Amino acid sequence: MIKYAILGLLHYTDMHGYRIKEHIEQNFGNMWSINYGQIYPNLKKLYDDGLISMTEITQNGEKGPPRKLYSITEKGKNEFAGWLDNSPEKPMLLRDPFLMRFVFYGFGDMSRSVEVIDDQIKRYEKDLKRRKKNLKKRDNSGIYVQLIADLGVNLNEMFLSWLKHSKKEILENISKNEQEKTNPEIRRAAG
Amino acid sequence: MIKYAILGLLHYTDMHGYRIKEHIEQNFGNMWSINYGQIYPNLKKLYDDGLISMTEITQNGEKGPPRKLYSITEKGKNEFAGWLDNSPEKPMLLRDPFLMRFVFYGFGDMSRSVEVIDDQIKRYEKDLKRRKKNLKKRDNSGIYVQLIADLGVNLNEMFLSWLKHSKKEILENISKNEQEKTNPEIRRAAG
DNA sequence: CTTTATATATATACAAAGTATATATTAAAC
DNA sequence: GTTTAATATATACTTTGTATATATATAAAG
Repeated sequence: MIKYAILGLLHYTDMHGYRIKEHIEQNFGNMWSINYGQIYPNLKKLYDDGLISMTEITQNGEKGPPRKLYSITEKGKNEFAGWLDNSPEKPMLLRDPFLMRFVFYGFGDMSRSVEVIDDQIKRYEKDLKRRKKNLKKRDNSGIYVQLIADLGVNLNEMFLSWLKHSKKEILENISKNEQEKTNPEIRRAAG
Repeated sequence: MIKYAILGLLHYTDMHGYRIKEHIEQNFGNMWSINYGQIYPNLKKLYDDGLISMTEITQNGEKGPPRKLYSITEKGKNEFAGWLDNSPEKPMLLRDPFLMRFVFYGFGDMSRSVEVIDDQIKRYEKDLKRRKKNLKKRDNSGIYVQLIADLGVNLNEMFLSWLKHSKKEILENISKNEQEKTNPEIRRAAG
């Protein structure tokens, strides 16, 4: 998959590994996590397979050590076009270490779960602001890139309102339990 | 992560690998992909580390070969509790081979992208029906499991309306382009 | 009553994704 | 001139995910 992300980005302009990582973070940051440990081995493999070509640039006027500038080859463009045209099989996955825990919070301390939910609300409120600001910057991007940015905002908004709703429900549940503890006859009546 | 998913499930009841896979698919199906190739090596490691114990059951009255029934140990419960209590660091990732392509559809045939979007709409309309049906079944589950099921429905609904909106935008874009081809003066005037 | 299909169950080899860390160059700050 | 920060590449390692091989017991087909 990362292979195709790299080939896709090289359609826009020639790039070196360091720059590719920045672009992937910008464009697919909320879809795929990315690391140099994935970039460089992939670039090497793509080069060995003849899907990209490389020029070493020793003096670039800018900061830092020499760069390896990669371009997509005709073979690379064909391979990418083939991938783009076929139908994606696998469904989406919402991978989140917070949600993985959430399922099991019933086994732990409920008030601790409210703390973690508050942290998440703070995080995604901050993220949402950033995303909305970026939306305006993308006016000159293509329609697909803009729509993906919209999706990011929609996802963020949906998740935030779900977090807030969940917090409310959990707090109600906690206070209901407390009440039952102090007035046991209520529980007996309800059960 | 799968390690903790397994430990978490074993809190409910003792299980063998085959059954664990079913439960993970049910409970985290839209969060994590799961395979026997992940289950069995993880069970082996958890057993070697003393976090779970095992009993071989040769005759169970039911279909199939002997089972290895696993239980969580005290050590396992402690390890799980520690994990559950700490704050999740990494943000959510929406991993989707369709969305990965979507970003680049500008490089391909736009009407092909509409076809793929239609396939996605069909898929997620079917999924949404199934999810809404399952919501009712979960009334006796704990509050956290119910809230996660709600999130699944919300995500599905949000994604579907985004898909439909995207399709509309793309079709408008296509017809605008067609018009410009047949009446070139419009483009000149607009540009 | 034997073959075949199906659901159950485990295991392992392999590929792709993700983490951690080492190394080196240059511009700017102190 | 020495430290700091940004730039840049590389590799070892772990976790996640795919593919496939193997085997048992029951139900169905012939």
